[in-house]
Amino acid sequence: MATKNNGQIDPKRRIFEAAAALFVNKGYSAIGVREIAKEAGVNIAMINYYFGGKSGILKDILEDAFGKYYHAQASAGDNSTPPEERVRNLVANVVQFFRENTTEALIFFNSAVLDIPELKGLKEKWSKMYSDLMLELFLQMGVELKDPVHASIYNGFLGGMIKNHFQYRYELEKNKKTAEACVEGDKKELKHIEFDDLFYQRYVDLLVHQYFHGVIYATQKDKMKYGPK
Amino acid sequence: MATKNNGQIDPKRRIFEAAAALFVNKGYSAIGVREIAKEAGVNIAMINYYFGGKSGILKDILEDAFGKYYHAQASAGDNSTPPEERVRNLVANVVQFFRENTTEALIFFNSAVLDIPELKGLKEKWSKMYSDLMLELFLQMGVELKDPVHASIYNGFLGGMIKNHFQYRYELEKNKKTAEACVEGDKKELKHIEFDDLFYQRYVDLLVHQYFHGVIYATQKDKMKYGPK
DNA sequence: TTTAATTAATCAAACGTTTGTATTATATCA
DNA sequence: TGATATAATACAAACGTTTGATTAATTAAA
Repeated sequence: MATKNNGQIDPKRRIFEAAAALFVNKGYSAIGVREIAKEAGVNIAMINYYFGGKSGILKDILEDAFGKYYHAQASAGDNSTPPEERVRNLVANVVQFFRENTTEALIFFNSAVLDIPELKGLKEKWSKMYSDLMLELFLQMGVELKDPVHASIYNGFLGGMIKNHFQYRYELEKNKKTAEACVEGDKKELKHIEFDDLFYQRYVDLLVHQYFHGVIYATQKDKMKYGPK
Repeated sequence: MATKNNGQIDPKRRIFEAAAALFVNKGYSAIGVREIAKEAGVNIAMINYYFGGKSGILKDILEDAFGKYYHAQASAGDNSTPPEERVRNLVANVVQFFRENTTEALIFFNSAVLDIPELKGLKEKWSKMYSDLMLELFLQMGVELKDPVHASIYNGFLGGMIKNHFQYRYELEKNKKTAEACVEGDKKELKHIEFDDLFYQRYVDLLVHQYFHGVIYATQKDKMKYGPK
């Protein structure tokens, strides 16, 4: 499925993408099914037909996003990979994931902090999978993630930082788009940033240093001052 | 105002606090005025009477939160303060701000990523104030925040990390509360974390090292590899 | 000091609109 | 002809807001 039909991609895909674009901008609860249907160019009834309801779209978006996000982190290496190389793979993979799935990723991170009853079960499963992965990874760096202070800082640390950038970038490009829709005279203030491969090469480099070096340095200092374990 | 009256705090304050508690849990758009009024123990009409509408409550919450957040950062020192000391003050102040205003702070950070038309003007003002402050602060550390790569990483970096922890803590304590409401036999799995002064002393220490040391190290490495400016 | 006028606070009820979903009917294609 | 896909419409529930009446508190005039 999801292929062309009558010169258009299939309706299910159109609903998915229209909903994602709206959710990421205003949030799940602020968007109505009529708005989604209009944007996707389908009848309202199609949403319940394909997704079983409004929340079905969100579920699909989030399951897709988490699957990719988890894979990006799990495939960064294993215990036989040197820690610094593993961290570099990790950062590079997560950045890649965000570049390829910006909308879904932002929805995922922004929905994670909300209490949405229909998602309770899924969220618990994701949380478990994620913390198992992190525990194992940090152990290799010599960081005891079961220490509440370390856990409080490093749980979601990397993803949070990268998410921050892509949210910032999303906002930037949204404003640029609305500004371009105005009269041309107002364009002069718009500094154009090229978010290309070169940009992300430097970005990943900087982040790896900030992350890996910072973790090693900070946790060692902590051990020296407050004693081991 | 906001004092005791008939043994209860005044209705405006009750609405404010009830709304904040609901907003932080499910998000602004998912909460209705009836739910707020019920939780606050007032009549629905009181919301429009005191706040001019549902969005008026959110505005008040956010303006209050930003004011305190900005002050926490602006009062960390000036150009005559040694950088490392200034960073320590900054981290300590922001952590203090979050400890004293957890609910408002989380609402502020979570609402910042949403397009809420009524808030457009306010958000632009806040963004300007914040970036002026950061530009000046990073300059003292030798970091050129106008470089898009540096800006992409360090804009909202510190606040994002700390927000992450308090969101994590909020989630933890929410789940604990609901678990305690269950039968006693299920309590055994609940590891109790004391988020006291000692905890945050270590937390601030670790964050300062992660932050300050990481920034200096990463930006220097970046300059060496990709050249200055 | 009592009475009258004014303001502030609260309430139940209803406003018109929009919400997500369900039903039913009609095309489209095998 | 039977299954799949699309559409128009209906529906109860919930939405944010407004209304007009009522009470309590305050101020002004007598």
